Amino acid sequence: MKCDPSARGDTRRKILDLAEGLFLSRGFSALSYQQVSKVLGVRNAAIHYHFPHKTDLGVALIQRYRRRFERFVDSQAELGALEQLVNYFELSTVYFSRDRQICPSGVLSTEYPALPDEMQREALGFIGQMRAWAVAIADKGRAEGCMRYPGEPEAMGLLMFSALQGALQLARIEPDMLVAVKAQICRLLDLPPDALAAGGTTP
Amino acid sequence: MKCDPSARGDTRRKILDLAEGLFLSRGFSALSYQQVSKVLGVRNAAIHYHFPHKTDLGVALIQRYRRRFERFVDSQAELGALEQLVNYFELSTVYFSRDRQICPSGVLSTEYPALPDEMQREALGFIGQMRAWAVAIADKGRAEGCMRYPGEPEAMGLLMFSALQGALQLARIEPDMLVAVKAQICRLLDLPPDALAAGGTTP
DNA sequence: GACAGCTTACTGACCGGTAAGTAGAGTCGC
DNA sequence: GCGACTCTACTTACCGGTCAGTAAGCTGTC
Repeated sequence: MKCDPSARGDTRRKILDLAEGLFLSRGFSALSYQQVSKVLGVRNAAIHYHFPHKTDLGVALIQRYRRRFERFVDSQAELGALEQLVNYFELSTVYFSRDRQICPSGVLSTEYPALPDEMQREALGFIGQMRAWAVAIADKGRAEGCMRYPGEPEAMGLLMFSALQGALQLARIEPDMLVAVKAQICRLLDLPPDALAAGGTTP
Repeated sequence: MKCDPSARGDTRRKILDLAEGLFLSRGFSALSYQQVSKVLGVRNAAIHYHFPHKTDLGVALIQRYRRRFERFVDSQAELGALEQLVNYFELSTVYFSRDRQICPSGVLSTEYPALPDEMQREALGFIGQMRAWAVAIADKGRAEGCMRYPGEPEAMGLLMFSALQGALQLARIEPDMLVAVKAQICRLLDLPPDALAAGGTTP
């Protein structure tokens, strides 16, 4: 019927974009093919054409995050620890400003036991990536001498990761949570509270 | 049929107990009347007798948490800040040990946009209680001189709240997350890492 | 006989998923 | 240049299962 060449291969991306929004605001179990197809103006079966099973859609979603995140981390490699921290913080601000979405790792870990096996595997890999990055920032920060904190970089990275994930979720209900937690992390890293004034590149 | 007098009024509680477990491990949207009724050995309609709408079940669940939590906080009033922190930590350990459940505030904030209005209202109140308690611990800890940290007690309390919520979720995937984050919070509060050796009373 | 506490039996909506058909663009031999 | 064929990207029309929810009937207790 409509095989508009300008839109060729576009539907798949549109499905992913739309599903991503629903995923981050309502979760995977609460996401249905109908919600996507209705907004997109196609039939339910059209989604099934691109993603035969709901699991396929979920896996594609996480894999896209992983690729995107990998590129993002690569693009940050040359930056200093402080700038990387700024961009880390900026990441969660972007999510929050988009209709109070939360970070994918938050949705994935919360729904983890209800997810199909293949999605669990991908989630494991994705969260491993995020964890590694957070730890790397704490590590680099200490090496560069711009961050001062007790304990190992490992522990400090995990704390920042956990705190940001939790704060982003709780900010839906307590809007001051995100800024408060970010500011406190800065204090605990012995940074000046206004060290985060500059913006950064986010995926 | 079976109106066993010893079980009178027991079904309602059993429903709540079972629903609570499913709620904490799989979330509210992924929780169905069938799952509860099947395990409980009753018909679907029996659940509807006690909780006409799913929203009623959800609200009852949160209200029970609130009552329970209030009693818990009251019972802690006389304790020192350090003991209260121990019990706070113990709370999340108990959740984790019960089949990797997460804390109610984590489920509620993650699913928040998909929840019915009445549940959102209750969630707001519940998370307000938890927030207040976390801040109170940080406050008391500084007043007693047993905790040393930069910034206001408000900010430190919110950080602990966020970090524990996030860590509990992430521990499903990265099992070392919970202990690592707890230990790091202790270091950041300038406590000895083994300050948490003692157990405490948890609800 | 009134009531609590269920049951059986049902409803309509929605869920993910499938099979068969089709429009249109591209490709092929001739 | 043209018909035949193939492929992509859908559509229509279903499927059985599950969802929350309801109405009416039954049973044991007071």
